[in-house]
Amino acid sequence: MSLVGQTVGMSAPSPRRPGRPIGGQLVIDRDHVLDAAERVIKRDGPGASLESVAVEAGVTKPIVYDRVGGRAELADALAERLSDRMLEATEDAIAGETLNQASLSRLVRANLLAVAKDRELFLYVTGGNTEQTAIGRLSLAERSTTPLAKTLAVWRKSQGFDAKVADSWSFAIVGMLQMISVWWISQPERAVDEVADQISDLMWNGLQGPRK
Amino acid sequence: MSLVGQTVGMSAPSPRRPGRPIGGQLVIDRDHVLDAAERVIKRDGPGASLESVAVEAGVTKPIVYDRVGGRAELADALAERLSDRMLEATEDAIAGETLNQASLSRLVRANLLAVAKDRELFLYVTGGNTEQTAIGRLSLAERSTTPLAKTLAVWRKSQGFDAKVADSWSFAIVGMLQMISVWWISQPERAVDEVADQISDLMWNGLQGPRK
DNA sequence: GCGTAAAAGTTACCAGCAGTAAGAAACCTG
DNA sequence: CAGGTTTCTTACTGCTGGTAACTTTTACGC
Repeated sequence: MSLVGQTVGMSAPSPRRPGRPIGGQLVIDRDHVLDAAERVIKRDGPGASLESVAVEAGVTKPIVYDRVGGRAELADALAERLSDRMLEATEDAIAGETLNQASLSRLVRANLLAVAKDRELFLYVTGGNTEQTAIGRLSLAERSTTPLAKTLAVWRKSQGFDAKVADSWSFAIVGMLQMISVWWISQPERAVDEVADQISDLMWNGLQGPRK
Repeated sequence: MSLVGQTVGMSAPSPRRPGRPIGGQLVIDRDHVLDAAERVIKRDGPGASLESVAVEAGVTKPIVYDRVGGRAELADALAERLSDRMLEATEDAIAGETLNQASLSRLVRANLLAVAKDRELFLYVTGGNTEQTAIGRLSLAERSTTPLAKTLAVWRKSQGFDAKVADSWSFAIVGMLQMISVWWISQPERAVDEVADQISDLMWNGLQGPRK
């Protein structure tokens, strides 16, 4: 007549019984799971397992599969989140203003700081997951390059330059920023402003095309 | 009195019995295993397992561990191979000549072609293996940036420019090349010469620093 | 109201993989 | 020639991604 395992009012993390829950549906939606995934990645680093994500979300694996999908889809969703966040941060940095070296430097700086803020997530997302590799990394990059290419094309035209380079240059710039980010976060002694200035130098002078 | 399992003269891939082989030692050294790993990656794409590498090499897993180590060490060793190969290819492209836009374009072109040649291996190496991520990718990049930074510093000094930027710019350039590579190999319709010209444009004008 | 189908969970399982311990055969040394 | 050392293979553990099977609640038809 013991009540062990009954877990009536217990505060255990997942005291749920099998079967459809009382009330129709759990209050755990896609964003809930993604939030949990971010916390786990921040805690355990990249290589966090789906199982720990499920536990952190207070749920079991099949729910994770139902809400967001498998490992690849999870990476995709997190990539989307991160790139949106970074896009917002960098947009704020050059809001309204015309394109010049100072605004470029602020953009690079904002990028670096945004990466530092979501360090582990950035590494998880850009690190690839040993499958889908090329596609995944590209689709992540594309989310950044697409608006960048548009801006770049407009600006180049407004300056009387050839705008055909917008596509390839956008990928080049995103690659540059990604590599600089992973390099910078691994050596915290380097001042962010110095790096931002140096990189914006390289970019600004490159963007203006042939001096002749 | 059956001889099944005896495998005297059979051509089965691994008809070896347990125990020390007759003759003292197997003729399978580190390079043998790494060659096999490259073949498997080329065939199965990134995400190839250690087990398949062992099978391809005609041995068992513990031999792989003895010759090259675990997954991380394998990735390291392959990264070393690939970056050496690419360094050689790009060095040939600008051999002896002074640094100018044409030689830069050839360098980018050689880089792209080298990546295309070892497509799967490149993706395996740069894709990270969900652990060691940051360190691994950085050490791979460093193998390219170190000589690049040196060249860059010398050249900038010779032109009367500030050489302090050499470190950060080297990583930026390597990142640019990596991203452009993965982008380019995913859309084979784009002509390699066009991309090389565009990227070398961006680089060359950037490298020369402020025009004022 | 009641029985049955659908919905929405959990448990239990499978397959594959990294990494390692234990066992087996050949060589070596006194 | 006997015991120890070397050098393999086999067999195992632990973990993870993914899925099938089972369980409970709700919804609906009559």
